[in-house]
Amino acid sequence: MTDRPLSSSQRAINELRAKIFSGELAAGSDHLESELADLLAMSRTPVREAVLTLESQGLLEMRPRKGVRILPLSPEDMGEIYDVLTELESHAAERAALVGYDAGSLSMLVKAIDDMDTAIAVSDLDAWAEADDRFHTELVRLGGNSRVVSIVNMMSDQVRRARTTTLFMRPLPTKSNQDHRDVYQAIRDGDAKAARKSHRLHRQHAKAILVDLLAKHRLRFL
Amino acid sequence: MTDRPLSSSQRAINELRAKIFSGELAAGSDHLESELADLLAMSRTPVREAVLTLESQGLLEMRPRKGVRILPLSPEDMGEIYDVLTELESHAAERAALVGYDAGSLSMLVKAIDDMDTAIAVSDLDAWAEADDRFHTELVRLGGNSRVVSIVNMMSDQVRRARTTTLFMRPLPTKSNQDHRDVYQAIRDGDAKAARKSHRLHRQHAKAILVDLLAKHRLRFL
DNA sequence: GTATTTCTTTGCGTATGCATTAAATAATCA
DNA sequence: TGATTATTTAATGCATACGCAAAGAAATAC
Repeated sequence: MTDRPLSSSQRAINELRAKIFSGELAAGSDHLESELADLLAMSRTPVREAVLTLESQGLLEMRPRKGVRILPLSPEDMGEIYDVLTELESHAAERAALVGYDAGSLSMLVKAIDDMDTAIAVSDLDAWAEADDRFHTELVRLGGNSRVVSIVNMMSDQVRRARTTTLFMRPLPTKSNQDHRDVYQAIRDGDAKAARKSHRLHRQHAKAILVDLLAKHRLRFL
Repeated sequence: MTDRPLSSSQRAINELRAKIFSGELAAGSDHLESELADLLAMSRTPVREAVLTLESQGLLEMRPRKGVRILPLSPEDMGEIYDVLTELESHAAERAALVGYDAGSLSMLVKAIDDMDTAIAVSDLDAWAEADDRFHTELVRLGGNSRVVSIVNMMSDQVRRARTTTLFMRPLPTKSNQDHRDVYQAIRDGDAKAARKSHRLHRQHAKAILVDLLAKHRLRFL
């Protein structure tokens, strides 16, 4: 009922994003504007607008006469992204701790942690990844800095496509949830220093694992 | 000679940015696409593309049928931006220290610091601001994370317009350059921990001064 | 056989026009 | 009079058209 028809440019953004994440538009591939327009059954205009937006979000690149290139991610890129996430999320954790949220306001965090436990128990990696996303998104939201929220969302997006690949290459992230609990408790206790530090370590650890994994499998691009 | 004619969209981006920074397009003001198109003597198409780009950079906002709104910055916005800058720049400082640059590679930092000294000596605030920009830009570049570079650039842009106002409201930033020297020395000495900490304090201090200033002058929007 | 020039193709940047739809205004009714 | 609905207005979203410039193909010269 509240369904606005949704503009073509918006649809183009959504659908292109989806196709990039699903791999239908593979990393490194080039596509002409007219090709994408045909694909989405619309004219070049809204496609161009969508492409411009997605370019500013780092998902693709416009190269005149070469086509729109879906940006591949090198291990170095992953490192960069994880470093940004580390800094901004741990800042958010610190801030969240300072706010002094009551238990109720932190229930989404608890829920996400519980869901991760459950997912790990039944070895459902997709469910785990989804809950993990939720935890990090909520953490950043609790931090209360809207710019941090949107930057982190952008960076997470970039990593998302790669995770589809890497998620199944590594053992169950059983240890990871202890980190999440630590962060949660520090926030609940209002211990900003600890929240910051815990989350920082958590992200640095995750980065190390990932970089290691990419090296081991000799993955140069995702 | 290497002057490519520069596309209209690119020109639109540059000129709109310039007009926003100069105040010709004032914060909080609304402008129709067609109005901007007339202003720049081009059609709506490239203007729309430019506006889309600038929107993604947080300088303005498209509100269908209300016009393009140049985003004003509240003190809370400034706080958010400074926090992001604090985190990412101090990360860059840490990384720069870890790289182990030789004195030659750090000469731009030294130059910027010297220029700030000179500017302060002759009370040239514009020159000081320009050199300060240079210092921070170079610092972040030395950090070696391209994403940090572009995010910091975006955030600095948002602050730039406000600085035109605030710069002249406060006393000469004589103390600030000692901070810069501390950061520089830590990087030169390869002391990552110190570099990070120094720069963090520097930015937090700057934020405090600014927020204070805005409160004192009861500036709700810039 | 290679290098250089000319020709052809084609993708993009921009302008333009039209349909849509949100806002503003007028009109109608309780 | 105040509220509600119809009407008008006009800015946007999108499609389309066109010219330019770049990449590639063909042709010519060497």
